[in-house]
Amino acid sequence: MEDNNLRVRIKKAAIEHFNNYGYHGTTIRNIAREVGCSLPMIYYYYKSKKELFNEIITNDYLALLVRLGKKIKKTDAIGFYTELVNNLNDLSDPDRHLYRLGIKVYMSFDGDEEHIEAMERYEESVYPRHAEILRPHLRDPENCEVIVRTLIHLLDTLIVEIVVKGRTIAREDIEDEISLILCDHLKPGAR
Amino acid sequence: MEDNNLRVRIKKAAIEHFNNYGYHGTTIRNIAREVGCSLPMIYYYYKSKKELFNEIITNDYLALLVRLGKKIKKTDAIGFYTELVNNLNDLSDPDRHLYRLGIKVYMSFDGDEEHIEAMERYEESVYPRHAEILRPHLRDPENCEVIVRTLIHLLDTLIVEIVVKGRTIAREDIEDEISLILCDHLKPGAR
DNA sequence: CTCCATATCTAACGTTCGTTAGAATCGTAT
DNA sequence: ATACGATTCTAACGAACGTTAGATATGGAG
Repeated sequence: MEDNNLRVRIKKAAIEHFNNYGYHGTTIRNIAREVGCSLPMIYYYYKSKKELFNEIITNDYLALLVRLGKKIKKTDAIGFYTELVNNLNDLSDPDRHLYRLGIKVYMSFDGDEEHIEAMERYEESVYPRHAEILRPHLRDPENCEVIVRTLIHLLDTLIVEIVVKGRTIAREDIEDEISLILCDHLKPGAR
Repeated sequence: MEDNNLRVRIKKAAIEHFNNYGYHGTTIRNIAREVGCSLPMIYYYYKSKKELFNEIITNDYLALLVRLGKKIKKTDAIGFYTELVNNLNDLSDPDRHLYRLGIKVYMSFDGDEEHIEAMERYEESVYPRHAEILRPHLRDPENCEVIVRTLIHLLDTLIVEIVVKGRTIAREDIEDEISLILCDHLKPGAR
């Protein structure tokens, strides 16, 4: 991607530190020590600590979400959501830590108001997107809303379990839980 | 509880600041300013910043969890879990912020290794407890495990939604989501 | 070889942090 | 009234922080 090696290495180390110690617990000196460069090099590539953090959240994190969304091949509903969650089991450590940092900011556990606003705009797009995916497969459109809502809530916890707590959840277990919610409400054709 | 007024007020302010800005983002000076006392008063009542944080997490947070657990009157399974979540809607702000801080530490977003260990010991007790509550009500003990697991996962997100993000979820919506998981698997007698 | 932009460094600035020393105040028992 | 423990204060310490000034190294273009 970037030919500029040091700039990338600084960001990688910064993600690691922001994720582990939070914004205020992370120091430019520690990042520099980890990268093996001197302290002002970080200011050579990034205007400030805050800008470094901003770029990670508003560029890299959102790019990661898009990248992960593209990887899923759409089949039936249960298979789709199982794969969506199961793919997270195989996330590389850097990607997982970036994801974790994003969730931390999304939950307003770190970062500023500006980040939270960007996150909330993203979150508002979640329910309509899943409702659109699911509605064609549902037998009874009446209780569509509660099914979509419950599914999103279940997905959220599974994602937190894998990405935040670093657990691995077996593919069958993921499928079992998603099936428990969806199974009885899907059209006969769609599984 | 405590007749010692200032000590309590310091802790209240500390919970607020630790919750809002994280451990490293919180300064003893800001706590003192909020309480309206001088800076060394905090060291008069607490050995250090770390001890203040420790006491909040290992005493107050766990005490809050116990206190919330006791408030629920046990009826049928769905009613029980609906009330467990719905009660959080009415949490006072100080309690909610303490709860939020606890979740933050539980997710290793703040605090040290020692806290995480205490949290994990607590978490190990969660599944068996709910399995014991639910098993008598379940029609088919075969899929007991996946039902309990899925329910816990759903509860987790609902709790995060209310406590961490500060939303309010209508009682009927909570009941709908819990019913979606449990309804078809309960014994005919139990609702 | 010289020039110049890029990349990197050492050293320091001013600020804020957690923490403490030591003095002042207050209430109460003698 | 006075002596004393509990409570509160002002002032400061050393360390670490984010950030910057200014010097040095590097490497290709003329």
